[in-house]
Amino acid sequence: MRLSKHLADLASSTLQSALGLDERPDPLLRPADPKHGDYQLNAAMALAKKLGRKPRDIAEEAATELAKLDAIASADVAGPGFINLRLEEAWLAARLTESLSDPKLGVDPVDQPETIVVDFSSPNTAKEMHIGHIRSTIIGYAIVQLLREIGHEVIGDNHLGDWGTQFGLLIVGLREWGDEAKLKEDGVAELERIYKLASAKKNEDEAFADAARAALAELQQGDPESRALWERFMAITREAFDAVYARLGVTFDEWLGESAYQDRLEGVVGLLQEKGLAKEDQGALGVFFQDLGGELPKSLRKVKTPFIVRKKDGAFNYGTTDVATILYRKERWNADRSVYVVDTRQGLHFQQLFEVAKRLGVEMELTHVGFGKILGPDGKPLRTRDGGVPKLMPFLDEAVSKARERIEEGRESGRLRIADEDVDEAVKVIGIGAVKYADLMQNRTTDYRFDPEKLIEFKGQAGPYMQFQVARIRSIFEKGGETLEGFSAPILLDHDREKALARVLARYPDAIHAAAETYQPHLVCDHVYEVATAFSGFYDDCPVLDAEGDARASRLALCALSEHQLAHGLGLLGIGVLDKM
RNA sequence: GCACCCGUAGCUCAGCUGGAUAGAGCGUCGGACUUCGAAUCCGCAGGUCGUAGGUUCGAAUCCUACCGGGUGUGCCA
Repeated sequence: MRLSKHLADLASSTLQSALGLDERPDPLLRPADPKHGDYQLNAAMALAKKLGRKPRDIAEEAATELAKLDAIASADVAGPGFINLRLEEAWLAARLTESLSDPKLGVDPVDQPETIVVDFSSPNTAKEMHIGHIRSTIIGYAIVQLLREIGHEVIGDNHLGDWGTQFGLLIVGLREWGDEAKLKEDGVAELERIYKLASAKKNEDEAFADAARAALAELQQGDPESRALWERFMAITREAFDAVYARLGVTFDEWLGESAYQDRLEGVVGLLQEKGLAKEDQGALGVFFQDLGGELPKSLRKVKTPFIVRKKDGAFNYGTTDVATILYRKERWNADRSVYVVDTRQGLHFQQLFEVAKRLGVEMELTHVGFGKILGPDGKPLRTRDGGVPKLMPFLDEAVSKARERIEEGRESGRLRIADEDVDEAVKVIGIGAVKYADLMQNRTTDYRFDPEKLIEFKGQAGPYMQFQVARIRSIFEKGGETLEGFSAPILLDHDREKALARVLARYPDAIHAAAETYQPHLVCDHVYEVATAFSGFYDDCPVLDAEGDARASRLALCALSEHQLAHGLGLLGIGVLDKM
């Protein structure tokens, strides 16, 4: 049960009947400062003007009725007309006890499930994945799982950049510099080497550039030899990608790269022309928004940049593919939504794309979920010593090896209880988990500062803190000879720490829904952190195994629910947990 | 030039569908291990919410202008 939704519904109908209104008012339910209560209702101030009455009088009348509800222990009026609600603890405890035996932990499905395509990760092929791809991959995967968790039909799609100009360059480059031995040994590195050489030569050698364009044209026309080369490039990169995804524990439902839409591009361009959306200019065909008339978002009214769908050399570019992709998603899945987890720097492109889709009459909610760059501790974009963008795999290797150092230190000093045979797994779960948590906990669509040293400090709001609480809980159950899985007992709230923990636990369904609906995984990070903190406080002051009878069972139940929310919540973020650490 | 994003504690950041005395982590300082795991817990200190106006019973949150930073801006993705 979503507590906030449930209470808002209750409050709304109570307000309606208490005040004799025609419609159900928005109760303006907000979480309150604990000093005042659990929730506050601010509707009285808003309704005062409409009803021509004093806000305090309205509040008094409503409060009297609200206090009669089972869920409400007290409803008091304060200040100009705030209604402070305090939850009935027995009621709250009963709801938590229910959620303990619910496999979904109280996360109810949305009323209207949708089919949603989440477009994420999407690296360019024939290149190694670099640091810039980690955010889309991690954030995107979390969003897929969150949307699925609240009941939507979700298709996670890796929209690979597997088509385009770079393949013409690679084909001619391969003829000139290709080294078969290196290609077999470390294919992606060799492809990158060739690409860099070719890319540089293109700018100085017109004949070479022409040859690359010709090679691309041949590939696009289905020339078997070019096609075979392209397939080889794909196989080589796919292997490297799979290694990264395995490491991150990320999977996809579809791998529909740009190449999958090639035979539809001609048609897309034709459609755009037919609808009068695209026109020719300087040899290229594009959508010029200012010329279209009708309402436009502000950012497209003044920015003159057209949305190019066919270049002057006749080739299509990524915008064309993106339009084709939207049409395909409608056609194949009748998708209600497409979500693009892509760098904020592509914001203009998506605004244009969405406007084109709208003008084509596509009924689909299109959202660009942007995110910023990863900066180093100095506030500048992360760079390698030679100024390049760091590769993803070595970056993960480094994080994991730092985690290993810390874990070995911890084991030597006796703070950590990881058996020899479990060290490798623990290092992976903790190291990768720390990287993911650090990334996901940020909300901002702007850049975020990443300090590898701090990452692995393992204190405060960081992945390992959450994992540690899970290990503590599991160890209580082990020591007490109890089974965590399926454990159930009535929850009783007596100690202040128990009450505080219970209030946090009650918010889990709200947190999951809010995170999914607003594409903000950091809300799950926040919740999981609050559970961990509240649990840790409870753990310090409330003995579990030494308690007796119902109190012991209740405390075990609080432990179990905390563990479930931590493990499950982290799982939605793609972060694992351990039995011992 | 135009468009988008950002400016909150020493540092990194939450909070922004408007609600009461603006919160965390790190860092500083001080407490707590004979008791279920101290990678933990408890406490102190720390703020002109970039600036100036406006709307409102009420503004970090909405609007306007300005200052400062970032990003994008015709055939890369």
